[in-house]
Amino acid sequence: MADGDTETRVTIRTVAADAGVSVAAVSKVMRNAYGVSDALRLKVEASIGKLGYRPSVAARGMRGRTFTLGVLLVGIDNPFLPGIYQGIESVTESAGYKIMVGVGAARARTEVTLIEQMIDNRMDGLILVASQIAGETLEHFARQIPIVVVGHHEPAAQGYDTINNDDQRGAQLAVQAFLDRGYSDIAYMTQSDQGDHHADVAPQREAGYRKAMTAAGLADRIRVFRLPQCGLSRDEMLSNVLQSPDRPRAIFCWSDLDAIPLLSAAHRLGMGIPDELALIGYDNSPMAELSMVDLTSIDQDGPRLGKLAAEALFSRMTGRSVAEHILTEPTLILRGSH
Amino acid sequence: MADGDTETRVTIRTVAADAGVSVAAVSKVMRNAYGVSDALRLKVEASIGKLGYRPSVAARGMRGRTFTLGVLLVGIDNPFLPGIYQGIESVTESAGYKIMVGVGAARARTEVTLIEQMIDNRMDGLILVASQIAGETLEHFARQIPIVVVGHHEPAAQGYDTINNDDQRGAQLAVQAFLDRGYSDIAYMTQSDQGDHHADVAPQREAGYRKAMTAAGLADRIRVFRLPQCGLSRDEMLSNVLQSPDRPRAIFCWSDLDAIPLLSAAHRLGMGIPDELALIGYDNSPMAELSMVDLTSIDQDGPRLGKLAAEALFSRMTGRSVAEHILTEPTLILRGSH
DNA sequence: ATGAAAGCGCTAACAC
DNA sequence: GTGTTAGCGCTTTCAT
Repeated sequence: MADGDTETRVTIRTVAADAGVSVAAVSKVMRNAYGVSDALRLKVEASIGKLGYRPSVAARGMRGRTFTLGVLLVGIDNPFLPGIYQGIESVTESAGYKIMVGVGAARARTEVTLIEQMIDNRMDGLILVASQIAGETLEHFARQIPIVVVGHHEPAAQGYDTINNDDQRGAQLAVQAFLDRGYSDIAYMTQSDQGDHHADVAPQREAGYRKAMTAAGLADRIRVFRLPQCGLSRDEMLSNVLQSPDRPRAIFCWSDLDAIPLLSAAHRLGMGIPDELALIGYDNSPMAELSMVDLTSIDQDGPRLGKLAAEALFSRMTGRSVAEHILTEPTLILRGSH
Repeated sequence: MADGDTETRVTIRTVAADAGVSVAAVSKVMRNAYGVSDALRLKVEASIGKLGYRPSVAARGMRGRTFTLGVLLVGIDNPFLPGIYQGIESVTESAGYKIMVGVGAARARTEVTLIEQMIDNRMDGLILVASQIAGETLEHFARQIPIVVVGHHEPAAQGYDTINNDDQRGAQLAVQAFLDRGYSDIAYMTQSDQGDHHADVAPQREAGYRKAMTAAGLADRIRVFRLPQCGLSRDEMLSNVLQSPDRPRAIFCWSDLDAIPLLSAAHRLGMGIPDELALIGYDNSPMAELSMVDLTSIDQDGPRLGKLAAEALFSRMTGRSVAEHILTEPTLILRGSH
């Protein structure tokens, strides 16, 4: 590699020499360990400041903590993620932990590789957001590193914690909102179930939709549309659904991610919202708020989920070994689309 | 920490013992180093497969390469990032390199910490996307680790490479598109210049706007609106701009990130687009394509930028020491907003 | 071609 | 309270 590495790196030994103390003393100061006099601490801190010393995470990882947490995200283009990330960061930052994120691209294989990478980097704990990985695989990894999972329902998991908003409840809120407006012809639109775990949020929302419809005596009106994964034919499929003669009057969409393109398709076809088509989404993403979108949506309070996840991870890292499974309450955000 | 760590970790020594060879032999096989017989290689590979051995990145980092690259992103909610990331990944993945992402949250302090973290993790190289960090600070870090910067103009930088779309050219395209439609009352809307480097993309686009206006003999019609950083008063400011009696008829917006909320404000005020207000954005984000947004925008081909950045990083990592500064050509994507 | 051994920069016993 | 030292899991000379 090319590097004009003139300035040889400052190590714990450089600091020790400069401060005229032992490396152990420096290490103790760095970790706020017990048994250092104020005088020594001051000397060491002065040298650290002067030399701009930073401990090597790699070296640290070989014996103790790295003070680094890994966060695995499904992707980078999901409006549901920023809130969660911010929630996580809000608690990890004040605890002096750094975060490195892995971008999973919604492929289980990639995600597994990234988790291994994080373990191999000796991170202290992992938060997986909307991971596609199967429960048993997670249990396997959880034996090697503390893990908390967000957006993946596995209420019986032993080795790791799960933090979710109550997706079934959210779906119920959406159906109820439609019922309150007098709709009964309510459909559910979800992603294709390619490799779908029941643990994922979309199937959970579907279950909630089915229950709510049944409870309202509308079991025979239940209709589910599944979008193909590939983006190409999605718009086509959306248009087809909207133009079919028996198209539903109201659609509850598993995510704003698909609700908004659906809205766009309706708009293109000249349909009035909500007069000709009513719509409710999920995630209450920033876009839903725009006046030309104005989409009613279920909010799951991402920052809260993130905060709970980080707290769970810390408590697990410091001793707790019995799994925790938290469900938070979603909220309906009323707008003009239904 | 609590861990049911029954299964003690497989190390290079475990593999060596299992294969009946030395640790050095295993290391050589792992790195495809010169001087291993096929027989030995086969034995070692068998053991590696059987035991599921993965080398510790941390330990590797203490002497050689980690095969890990760091990517620093401004945030996670910017529609401009996914394309770039994907472009980077497309070349790093096939080269057998892993990526860890740092999320900068658009704060220079956080970004510096993350870069240090990546260096401390002994990553092999860094790609900084739309970083806020000052050029001299970058030069400092570039002496410690190969760096390529995307979305930050520093054409005279010595120690690191820069990859950008030609932001001035993009602005010119936008102005020209307005001129072609007969507009002359063209304003530029940008973010507040709090801590703004001239190196950032927004000032570059501003410069391009000014040049294009001047070239068109409209120097006296130049008007620049600066949005405050905090989100709270942004909508207010947008409405104010739109309601002022001498509001511009055409606005070129530094990014879709602000162009779309502006569009939303106009929509709320009942303004017709483009009859009462014409708009052009930058980044050609997925939202711009939605039928109810239908925003004309400048495309900078994120995947291409990402690809170029990764290639530059690799070439720098393998010997090149003279800086490379690449400018790509932006494209105008015509839609209905102007 | 293969292996022994010296570190890389830390942490954590354990001596003093 | 402070220093010495044995590793952590690798890579990399240098013998053999």
